[in-house]
Amino acid sequence: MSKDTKQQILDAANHLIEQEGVAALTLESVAAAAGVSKGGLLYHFPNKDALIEGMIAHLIQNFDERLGQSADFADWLAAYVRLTLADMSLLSQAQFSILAAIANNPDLVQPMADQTAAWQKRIESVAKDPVLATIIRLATDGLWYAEMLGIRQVSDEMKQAVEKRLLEMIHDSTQSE
Amino acid sequence: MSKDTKQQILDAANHLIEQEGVAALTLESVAAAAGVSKGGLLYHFPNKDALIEGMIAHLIQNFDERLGQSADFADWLAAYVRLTLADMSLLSQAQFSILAAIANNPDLVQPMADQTAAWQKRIESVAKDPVLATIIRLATDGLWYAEMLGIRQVSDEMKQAVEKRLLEMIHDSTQSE
DNA sequence: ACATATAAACCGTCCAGACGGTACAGTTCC
DNA sequence: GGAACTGTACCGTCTGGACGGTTTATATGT
Repeated sequence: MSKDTKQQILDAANHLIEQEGVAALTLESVAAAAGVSKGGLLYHFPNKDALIEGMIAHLIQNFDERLGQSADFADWLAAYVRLTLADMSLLSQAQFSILAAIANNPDLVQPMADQTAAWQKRIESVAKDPVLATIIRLATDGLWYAEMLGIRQVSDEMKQAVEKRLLEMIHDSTQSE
Repeated sequence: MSKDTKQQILDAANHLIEQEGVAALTLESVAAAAGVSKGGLLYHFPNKDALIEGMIAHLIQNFDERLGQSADFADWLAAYVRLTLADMSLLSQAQFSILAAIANNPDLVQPMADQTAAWQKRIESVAKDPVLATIIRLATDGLWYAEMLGIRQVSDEMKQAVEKRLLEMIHDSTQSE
């Protein structure tokens, strides 16, 4: 029961932000959306920061899990691109946790910053062309961030074309020149 | 005085967010930071949304002004890359207005979304290789967004290498193939 | 089999503080 | 004389969090 409830709360919180903005993320509204009392919510997350911390931890864990640990760098980077762009449109919209963190306590983005730094470190130490690989990652993230911030800028067709091209670039950059 | 005061208020608001996070952006604290009374602040911006609207308008105007209107697409895109990456590290940190918008009223990012869409439209209608040009813009934005969100991920050296490479990519992509 | 004990899971209410915004009478500067 | 403020006092609302109480599952002793 506990595990489910916690998950339910995290999901509810994300949906709330997606639909009504981060300003709507109050303990009471989250509790209501999750079908739990405020007291019950605070039982699982002793305060608001803890809730947001949980949201971000869940986001990172979920993504990293699905990303896997392909030994082959090209495979890994390709998975990164695909997953990020897929997350955007359909799957578990846990991305909004970042917004909650920013709005409430900037320190809470640290885990995300650490994770990003770790990915970047891998890129810089393994890629044949670290600069290009970084650019590929940044472009992917750029699209993801914009979407998260509500800045829809690119048509779906262009999005797909960008994804396709990024994957080609990965392929090219790992061929011998 | 009016023009100066307004500018002072906008600057103060941005500095506040940068240093203490968007949660610290209250009318009273902005007024105090700008050396103005709360009444004085509300004289210029009748409510908080208007203040944030002003911040974003200023950000866009400032950037677009400095971007110029180079007829040559390659020059224009290069200027975009340089300006965005320069803005990040030193100049008028007006970027934080986006955070304020997100935290208070998502509708307020609309002007920024419109502006971005306009840039994207230019890219898609003018560039010889629209997909690559879009990728270049997205990578630039990706770095900018991350920095804004407090996700510092790339060393200064890598940042410079990325900028250099992006400019080369622009050059290559506008050469005949 | 059954009472007892105990901790986890959860409910509902209350409150102090903060915030956005109003009102308005005065003041300074062009 | 009006635009550009200052300063103070105030209101209504919302929110995070504290707290005391209640149900439910689980374990234990007999």
